Amino acid sequence: MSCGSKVVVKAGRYIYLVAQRYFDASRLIKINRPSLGEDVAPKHLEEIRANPLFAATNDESFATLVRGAYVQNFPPHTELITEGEPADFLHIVSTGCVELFSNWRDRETSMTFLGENATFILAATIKDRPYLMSARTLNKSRVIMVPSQDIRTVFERDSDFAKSIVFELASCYRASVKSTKNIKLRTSLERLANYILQLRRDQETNDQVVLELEKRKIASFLGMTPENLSRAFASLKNHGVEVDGQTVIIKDVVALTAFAKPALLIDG
Amino acid sequence: MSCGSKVVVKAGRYIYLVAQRYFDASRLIKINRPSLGEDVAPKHLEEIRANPLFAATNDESFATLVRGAYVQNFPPHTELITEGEPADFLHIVSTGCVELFSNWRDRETSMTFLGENATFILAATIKDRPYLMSARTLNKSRVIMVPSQDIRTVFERDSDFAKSIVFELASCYRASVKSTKNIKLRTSLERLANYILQLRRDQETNDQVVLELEKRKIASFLGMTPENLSRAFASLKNHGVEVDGQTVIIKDVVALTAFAKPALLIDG
DNA sequence: CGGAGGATTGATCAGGGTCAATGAAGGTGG
DNA sequence: CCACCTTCATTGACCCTGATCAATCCTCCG
Repeated sequence: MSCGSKVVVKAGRYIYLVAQRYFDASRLIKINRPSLGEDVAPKHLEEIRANPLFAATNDESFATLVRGAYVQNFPPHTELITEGEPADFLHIVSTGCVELFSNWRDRETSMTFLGENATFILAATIKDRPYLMSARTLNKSRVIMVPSQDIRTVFERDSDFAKSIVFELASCYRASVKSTKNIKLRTSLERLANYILQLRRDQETNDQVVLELEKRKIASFLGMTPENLSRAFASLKNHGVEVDGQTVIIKDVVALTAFAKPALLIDG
Repeated sequence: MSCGSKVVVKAGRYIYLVAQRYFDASRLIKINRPSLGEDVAPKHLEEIRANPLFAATNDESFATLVRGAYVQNFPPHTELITEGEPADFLHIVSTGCVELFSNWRDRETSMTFLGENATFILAATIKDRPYLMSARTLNKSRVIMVPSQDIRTVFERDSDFAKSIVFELASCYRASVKSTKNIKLRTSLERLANYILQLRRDQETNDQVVLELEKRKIASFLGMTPENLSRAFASLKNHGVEVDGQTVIIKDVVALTAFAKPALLIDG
């Protein structure tokens, strides 16, 4: 939900870049390609190894997985994948922040935001079906890409890896169900109130939280327009919330919680 | 989505029963409990074996899975599980139709409808976490229950079963994502139009489909009130649709499709 | 300094919810 | 066998949430 666990202080206000597709082969870093020099590869290997998804795999499986893998840095606002394309690679966010979103006709909606160590497109990889969502970077991000075929191969012969995969997939599914419940059972004002409480929990703060995303992204994620989000923030004054730019001051946690009525089975 | 692939013609119009929890031990049939006589167990075993989830498992794994499993018949409108409870059993719909739904405060929404061979609560079983959704029967239904612990045990030592599980889970996840997209990107009228087209596809009919569910269930599933559903049906007259009770007559598929604009990545 | 994009605010409108009344269909009990 | 009851479906009147359109302001950046 939140984009990384740390509060990101940006240099400018936001970063404005035209979305672009990546196809610059020179920026691709094949993990164990010798020509890149010995120092690059081990660093990346360690980085990938540290990801929870690979923590339990044995060395042989890990070797198979990274044999065809890539690590790549992307600038902000770069479209990584487009819904409907074949799922050739499992993607893992190494650093940075990635938005998953979807389009239909001329409409677009934010589905979720991914921070460090999050995987995406796992289900498409498993089923060998097209992506259901598109992905773009929000910040400068480093992304690991593992060929889908290698995922499927190792899955069959390494039950620890299989366990990691199925656990990750179950988590994604549950997150999606929670999201659906959130949208169908709550009004936009209630969603916003709970969103603020969630940020408060994630940021481990008491009386103030920082909105790390553009408000329009938050609005889209919560299923409302930017205008409506502005007005919703204003309405929350009645429930102990005040907003100053990117900062939300919670003046009365009890009142906000009483209004939001957070539920473990939606927000947990 | 649709409740079984066949069109179910009901004797009465609907079945009205007060929802009840099951705890009548005498109705539980332990699969290979000898005291029940030899003829029951093999029948059930065969039935379970036929389920796609177990089709690829070897005999030893299968034996482990059914050792602690139950098969039980439930009357209509029986609440099988309640959200928040611990996930002790994986449930599989053998025959009949089960609704998954959720509550928050005094509101309730239908999440999905399950027909034959569908599993539910798989993710909770895997993660050993509480159910996110409640389940109730809509028709008279037979449900297979496999202890969660056995699922996890067999998962680790039978990679074919693991593959079935992960495939099923990926399917559920993708269905949930599609559902979220449907709700966030479409108006209620558009959702209804696409729902009708989906029924048409499932029922393999040309110019008329049967609504197998109560309209209020359909309304809740589509995220609208029963009143609004009535009016939505009326509005669809402008797009070549007419309704007569449980029957929907599609007078102009081209017009309906043009309005609904079905998308593979939502409805496929 | 000017341009671009986001945030906010106001005015207006439409989609959809709520409340209430009526109708239709099936089950129930006398 | 028929009157009645229950529940869902439909329709009308009304209201509220949230979307749309437009204008303004702000910040950042070239």
